[in-house]
Amino acid sequence: MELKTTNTEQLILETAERLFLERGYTGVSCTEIAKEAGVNHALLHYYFRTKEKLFNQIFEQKATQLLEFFVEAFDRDLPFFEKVKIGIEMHFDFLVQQPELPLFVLREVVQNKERKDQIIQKAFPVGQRIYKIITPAIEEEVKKGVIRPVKAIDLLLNIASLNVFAFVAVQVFFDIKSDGKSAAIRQFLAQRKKNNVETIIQSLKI
Amino acid sequence: MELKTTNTEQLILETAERLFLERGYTGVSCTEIAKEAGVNHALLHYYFRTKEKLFNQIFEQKATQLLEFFVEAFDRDLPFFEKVKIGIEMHFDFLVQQPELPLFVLREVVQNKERKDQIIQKAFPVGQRIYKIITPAIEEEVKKGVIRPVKAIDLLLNIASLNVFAFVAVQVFFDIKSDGKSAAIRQFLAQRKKNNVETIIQSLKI
DNA sequence: GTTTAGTTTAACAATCCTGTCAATTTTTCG
DNA sequence: CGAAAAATTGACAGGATTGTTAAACTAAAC
Repeated sequence: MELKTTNTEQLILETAERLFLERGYTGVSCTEIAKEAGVNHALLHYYFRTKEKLFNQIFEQKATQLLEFFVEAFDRDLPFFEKVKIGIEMHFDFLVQQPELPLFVLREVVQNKERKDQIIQKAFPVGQRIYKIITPAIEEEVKKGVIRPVKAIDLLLNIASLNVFAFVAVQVFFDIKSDGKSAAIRQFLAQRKKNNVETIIQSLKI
Repeated sequence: MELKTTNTEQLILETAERLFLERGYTGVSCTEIAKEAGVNHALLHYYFRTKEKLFNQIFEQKATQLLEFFVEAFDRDLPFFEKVKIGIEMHFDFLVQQPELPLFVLREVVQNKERKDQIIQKAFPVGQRIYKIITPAIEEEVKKGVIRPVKAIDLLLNIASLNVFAFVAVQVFFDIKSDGKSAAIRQFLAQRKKNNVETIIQSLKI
């Protein structure tokens, strides 16, 4: 049992992932994936049967990552403001690793009803978990008079809005492909990260 | 010179707009647009020459709308907090009329380098105009000690983030096509609008 | 009523798309 | 080694795609 350094199936998967994240399902053809990966395009069907199945495998994984991580970020036993601060920062840092991810998922969800249903089904339990973490924490702080009353869903959407939009803006204003990790991008993101924490914390204070 | 109630060119344009907004450039074929509009697909090429030209006409208009309106919303001679409140609300209400617009523009900008350059070129003067409106207003309030010091770009991005993401969320969580103006959607949006104003105002206070 | 300009149509190219399959090469393993 | 299994290939089918064009239709203008 040798460990192949070049596993064809994996190679196709990685190439497809890169192209799909960049241009979406309808923006990429099977032929192009095969060409880019340097393999015969029949192989793509040999391993994944259809373009749809290949795409779904990638989409499923990415959508799950995106949702799961949002819970993970806030699932820590910390003082309230710390929990919020660390949560925002963790979520932000996660997106730094995968800047195209949010727009990729959103694009496909809006374009395709089945995928929308798929993600809503997944989002529901995730939403409940995070709700159960955040709601009592908010209530407690409100009772203590430390923060103004705020709905959990509003707070979470605010955080998601600010963090996600930072990466959408990066993709619009910078050439993320060539610039990659340029100083300008890093500086912009650092500023947004700091701003997002401050904005959310400030907005909670009475 | 009679005013035709059914102008074919206009009909194609409107149909194309609806489909492109929904599924993007690569998600719609010329044949489909023609079929949906109930005209021969050659007409589409007769009037617009190519799919690209037809699309660009729509994209250009939509992208301009999206940017211009953001300035308009804040270009009012009002007390600072009023200016911010009214600006957020106007921008939000504009998006209510065209909920698919932000994701449409973002999708195409990310997928296509030329369109990205196109929008950046357009965004630059718009950005400058709005910058000149907001920056002195902020400085004045900071000097008065009414708000904490904040960068104009941060404030504007915060507003855009919260407002735009509300409509992205709507598209993910609701079936905007069939539900249209359902009570659930209206309620969700009303809550987000209120939240966005509050969040921004609160985050500015010292 | 014939010309003229603007519309509309059907048919056609050329290309690209997804997916299949039988034949061939490579790998695995008894 | 040699048979069985797995991986890879090229050719091809059946459609769909964008785009062109010549001919037919329509309605206004002279």
